[in-house]
Amino acid sequence: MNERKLKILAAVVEEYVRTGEPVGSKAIANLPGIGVSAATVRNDMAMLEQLGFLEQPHTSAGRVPTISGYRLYIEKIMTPPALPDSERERLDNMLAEQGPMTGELLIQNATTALAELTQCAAVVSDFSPKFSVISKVEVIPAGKRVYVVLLITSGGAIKNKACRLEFDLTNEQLSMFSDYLAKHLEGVSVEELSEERMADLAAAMGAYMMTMAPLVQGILELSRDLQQHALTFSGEKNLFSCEDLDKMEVVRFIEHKEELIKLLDDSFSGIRVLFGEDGGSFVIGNSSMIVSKYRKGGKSVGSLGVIGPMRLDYAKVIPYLEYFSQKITDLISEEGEEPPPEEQTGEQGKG
Amino acid sequence: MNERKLKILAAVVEEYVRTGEPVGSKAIANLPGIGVSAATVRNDMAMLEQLGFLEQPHTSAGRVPTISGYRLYIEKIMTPPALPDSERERLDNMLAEQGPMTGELLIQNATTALAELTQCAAVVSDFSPKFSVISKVEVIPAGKRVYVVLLITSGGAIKNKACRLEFDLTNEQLSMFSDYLAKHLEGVSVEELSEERMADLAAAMGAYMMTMAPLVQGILELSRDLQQHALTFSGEKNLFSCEDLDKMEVVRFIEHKEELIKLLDDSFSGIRVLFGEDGGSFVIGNSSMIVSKYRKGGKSVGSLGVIGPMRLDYAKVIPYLEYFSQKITDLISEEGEEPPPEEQTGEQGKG
DNA sequence: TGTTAGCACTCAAACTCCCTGAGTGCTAAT
DNA sequence: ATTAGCACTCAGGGAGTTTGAGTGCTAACA
Repeated sequence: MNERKLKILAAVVEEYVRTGEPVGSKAIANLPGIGVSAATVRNDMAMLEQLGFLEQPHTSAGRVPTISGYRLYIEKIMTPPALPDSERERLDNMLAEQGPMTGELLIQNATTALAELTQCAAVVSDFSPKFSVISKVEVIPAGKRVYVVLLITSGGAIKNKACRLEFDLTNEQLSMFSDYLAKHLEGVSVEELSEERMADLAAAMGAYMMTMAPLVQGILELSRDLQQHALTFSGEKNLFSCEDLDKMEVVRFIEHKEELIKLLDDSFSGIRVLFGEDGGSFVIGNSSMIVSKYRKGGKSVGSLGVIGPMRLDYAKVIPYLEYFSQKITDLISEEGEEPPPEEQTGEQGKG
Repeated sequence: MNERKLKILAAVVEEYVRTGEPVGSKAIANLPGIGVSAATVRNDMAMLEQLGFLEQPHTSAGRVPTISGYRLYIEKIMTPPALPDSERERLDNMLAEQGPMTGELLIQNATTALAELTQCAAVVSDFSPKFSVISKVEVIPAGKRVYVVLLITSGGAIKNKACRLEFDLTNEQLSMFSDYLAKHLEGVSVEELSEERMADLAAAMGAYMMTMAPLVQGILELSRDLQQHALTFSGEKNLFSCEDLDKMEVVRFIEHKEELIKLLDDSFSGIRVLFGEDGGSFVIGNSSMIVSKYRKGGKSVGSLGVIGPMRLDYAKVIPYLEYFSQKITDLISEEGEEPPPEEQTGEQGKG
């Protein structure tokens, strides 16, 4: 496996990514920086094929990289260029668009920007809420026998839910219960808000608690919500405009995004590249996904991914991904110092 | 335009919907209930073509209905069968799935059920929130200089937003401001919560108000949210599995759903059928959309639509749509009597 | 020993040509 | 007014042919 063979493999990958057509020996030989004849290239390509890095769609066609070929290229050969300062600035602007760089909006913007820049689909999985603590619990009367429970976390997430009780509460009951909840839940980490814990809490209050059951249930549901990994998606359309991907597979994939969670949740550091055929659960033929992590307080609390054709300009995409994950890490940590600021909106209704 | 010609037009539409192939004179003549020869059918079809109700893809092919042909068929010829009781029961179950039939969930279920039953995409536009009144405004401290404003409407919608102030409020200030808001906003209809009204409110409080500006701004944003028509979509995938529709057009459409709002918002009664080529803003070739309204207190407060290929079994779909819009009308009015009950969840966060 | 020119070979894709059959419009008979 | 008959049209499909990019192999060369 000499220098030249690697160079030829790289050339095949890059040409194939560029044109989408199988690459022939002549095309490679003509490339600057190769400097050997087509015949020599042919010999090397035959060897690269034997090693499993290239393949031919049919006998009289050029070569195409295999998954191993892409892997070798990505891990050992390619050297992604550093982002120029002008580009960094541009990216920062994309993140900051329409508001301060915080929370939901930050993630939303990052996803959109990634999709836009790479012309692929982008996905961000945010599981930071489950690492935050309850900073406020409140019960608010909202009509006859209807009460809204409100949960605010140190991360700035706000969730609410309306619950219906059997009776109306007196002001005294309400404030007593509210205080009780505050005392026992504020400061508790979202992760610890389990079914058992809430059951204990209820038990401690005794029979009186029975009437409050729907509220306790509501809080439990809210915390379950918080513990779920929020997925933000953008640029699905790019998958459809992509010739290499089967439209039906893309539809299937989009309808089952949740399955991505286990892939995104996987812990690793740096950048990881997965191929559609690989992972079992992520199955769009000829596709690949590049994943990176962002952190808060040293802990990995979310992932960003770019999903596109396997025939992707990795050297261009990876720096973007790295920059964004670093940037998000910086932004959310910086805020972490201050108390939870931030805007947000909850929705809901019964007509 | 005699009886027989109408019968033949109906036969062409139905056969075409069934098979997707242009329909020839012989096929029609063989159909039960026609009872004339192929030659006669040919003469009639030639006339129907002259009138613009049928067309030929090419000289030696059968006939296909034009948009006018579909229109005539839908409006004058077809008689949709009434839903049998067993079917009504089945639909009711689909609506009731996983919970009481109220609010968001009701609409969510209706959309899913419609998409499922018709194998098309379904969309529901809900603009009822803007016709409800504010039943509760609350300001809740949520961290250093951070306050959450919470808005609850008579319709059961709950919205919240975190705002950052320049200073922390004393308890006294907080309750004073809270009371002031409650006094002036509770009972006000969402529709009336305009920029000017809020400005007046602020002005009345005087200079002291300056510090509260972000909170007032927050309330304004929440009310704007409420005034927007919520769109619920389901069954996009069915559009992709549909041979007649261009995948790229479908993608474009899905990415610009909001444009549907103006079509859905249009006021009319009963059922309306639009064709993709028609409306200008709704442009998937060979597609059609069937729209119906639901009401509350006699006022139209939302629309349901089914979007599919033009080659659609209208006689089957329309009864479903009618039933669902009636059912939703019944359910939300019935609850309307009672005070706003109901569950719901708001989301939000900054990482 | 590694590189190169030359040559015979392969094979997908594109093109042509032809046939088939469903469907038509027109005309003349009923 | 309806029908049978007939000549005509034309998309779609299959078979055969051509084209050209690309290959592997071999023999000559440095």
